[in-house]
Amino acid sequence: MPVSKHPSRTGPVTLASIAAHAGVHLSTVSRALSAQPDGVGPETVERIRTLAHELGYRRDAAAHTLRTGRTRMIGVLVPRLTDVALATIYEGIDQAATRAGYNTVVANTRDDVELQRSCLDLLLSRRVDGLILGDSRTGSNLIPELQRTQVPFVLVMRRLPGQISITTDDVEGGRLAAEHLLELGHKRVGVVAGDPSASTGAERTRGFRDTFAKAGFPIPDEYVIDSDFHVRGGRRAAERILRLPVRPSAIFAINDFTAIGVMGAVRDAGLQVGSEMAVVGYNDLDLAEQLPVGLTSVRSPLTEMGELSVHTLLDMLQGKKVRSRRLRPVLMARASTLNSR
Amino acid sequence: MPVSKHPSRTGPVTLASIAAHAGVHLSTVSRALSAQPDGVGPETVERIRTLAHELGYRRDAAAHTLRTGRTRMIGVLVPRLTDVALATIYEGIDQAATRAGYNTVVANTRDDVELQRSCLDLLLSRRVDGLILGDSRTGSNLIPELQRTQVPFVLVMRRLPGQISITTDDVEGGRLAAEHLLELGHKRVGVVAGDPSASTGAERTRGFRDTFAKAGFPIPDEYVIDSDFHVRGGRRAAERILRLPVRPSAIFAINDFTAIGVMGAVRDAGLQVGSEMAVVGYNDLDLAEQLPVGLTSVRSPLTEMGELSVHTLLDMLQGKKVRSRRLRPVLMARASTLNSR
DNA sequence: CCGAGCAACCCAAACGTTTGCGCTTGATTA
DNA sequence: TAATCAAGCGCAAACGTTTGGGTTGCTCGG
Repeated sequence: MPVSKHPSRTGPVTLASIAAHAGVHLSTVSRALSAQPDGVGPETVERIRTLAHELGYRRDAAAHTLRTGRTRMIGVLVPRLTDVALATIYEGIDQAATRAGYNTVVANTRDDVELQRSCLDLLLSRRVDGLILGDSRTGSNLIPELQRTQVPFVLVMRRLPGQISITTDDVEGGRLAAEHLLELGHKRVGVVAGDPSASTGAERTRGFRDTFAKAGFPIPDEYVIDSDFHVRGGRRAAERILRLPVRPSAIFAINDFTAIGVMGAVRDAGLQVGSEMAVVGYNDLDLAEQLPVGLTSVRSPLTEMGELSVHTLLDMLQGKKVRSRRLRPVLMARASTLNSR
Repeated sequence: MPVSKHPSRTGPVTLASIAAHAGVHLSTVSRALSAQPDGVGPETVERIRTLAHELGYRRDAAAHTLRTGRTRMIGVLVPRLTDVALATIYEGIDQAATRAGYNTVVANTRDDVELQRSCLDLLLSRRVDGLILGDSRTGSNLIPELQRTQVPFVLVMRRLPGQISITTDDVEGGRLAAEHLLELGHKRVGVVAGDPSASTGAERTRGFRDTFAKAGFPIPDEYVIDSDFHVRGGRRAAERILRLPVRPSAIFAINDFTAIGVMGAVRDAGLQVGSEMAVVGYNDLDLAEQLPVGLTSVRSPLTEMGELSVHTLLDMLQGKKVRSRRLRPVLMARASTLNSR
């Protein structure tokens, strides 16, 4: 058990105070405590290390950073952590980072440009070694600004042309959802399209619409409703779709949360999810399978994306050449589309 | 290893480089850029500030912390951010902290003691000004260690005797759920009890069982299954309950995610959620209301808890006297218990 | 006209680390 | 036996900031 000897008497325990206790120079302590203790006798190293442990020494991160210029921290920007998809990605990021001896600091930007800027400023002034951006949007001028700082970064979840990114193939995902519904005989469908400034929303929707169009059933614009990525946004969009003069027989939602909102709207319209209105989600969160009506969803490897983004970033930090990755999505068919049609 | 070789022409912009540009002393720049620029002429302040902005100056957090000993950072420990309840609390924390000029850094500890310790170590070596702990458990020896560091902290979501905490009244919440089911005529019920080392799990379960016992229908131990707080854990626990010789007519789940797992198990057992098996959740997440069968749930004010924990911590930092808070939960009755019984 | 008072600014010492360099030892080698 | 050498350690200079205490000038009341 590590127990500090004089908790209140002695101030914070630093290299200097350890050195005093051990009767050696402060710099010797520093070396002894470093990963490769070169130029210090083995028994001295051992003595100093146990002493440091007993005194409850913790290296001061601020001083370390100030001296070395490196923080072993990577900054992460996400729209919202209450979105389980992003939280899962972040979990993958944090895991991989921890394993590599890095720590992460995350910030919610809520798809708000002002917040993005201030969060970015914060992370940069905290001198993160690199950044992982989960909230990139088309038409933002933050990326060029960021490039000027020379701090390496990778995008995750959402793409931007010309930037290194780790995503799933969202066009393909949209296509999978569309083909599934076409096979089941759906001809008129609605889309809860998410935010068109996010590549996820834009590409999933595009893949979906293109496939229906190619099959001879182009989807009219009024059947495609933009939304955010949350339950309530999904609900609102679905309500609009359900009020259309000719009701569709299926709705494709941009992610599982909006799909749940869609389910609620369908239910309150007096329709049975699955048999009377097919619903398809995206991401295949854990809960999709367990819903009272199992949700058909396009599975994307979220944790893996997170981990991969970290590995890519670390490679960049080492000056290696890196490339973007687009992982393959898979459709998981369940009761929300398969029930007795 | 190559050392301190700066790739860009212009080095990092510091107080010194601004001072050189402005033709004043570095300390004058520091004062001009501080919140209350005392002892610097108004026009000098203006000149320096615009210059700093033009050069893209960002105060170095490490140096600032090293000098002042304060970081304006608060550390947050949660079990998992993929648990929407915790993510929502964290969102409240981050909001309130940002408004107060503080930043947060969060870490997932997964209810793992080793991880808790290492995350705590990390946050302390980053010199956070204070801590908010969302993952406290009975029987852990981390709290006494933490107290020795003199870093102030508050618990959120889960309580521990003798510690400042911001929670909802979980015993009361359990009671609300029980009374609701009793009123509907349920006599034999199952409980997915969560983790008994977390006060949430223990107290919600206790409030629920006590109420049933008082009503004359004590719940046998084999109808109470411990679990984690996630979808799969809920599903597994429910499967065990459904295999009991005498099947209950209702299941109380420790939170909404486990409740969804319960719903999946009930569905796959060939039963209708609501009419054939009542299900009650806890937290009333956004999605509870929108599920194909609306989930009856005990609402707890998550965002508010997060904000309150920050306010409490900031009061502690100012040396004020603070007290624990237990917010009141409210039952939201929906189809998962109300459907035609 | 002279010192007091004051505004505006400069100086330098910290904060806790890391790290190149130089100084002792004692042992090895020519 | 003396020159060489490496191991083991001490010394001191940074890193960028804040801040208590000078040091200038200047104004102004007596």
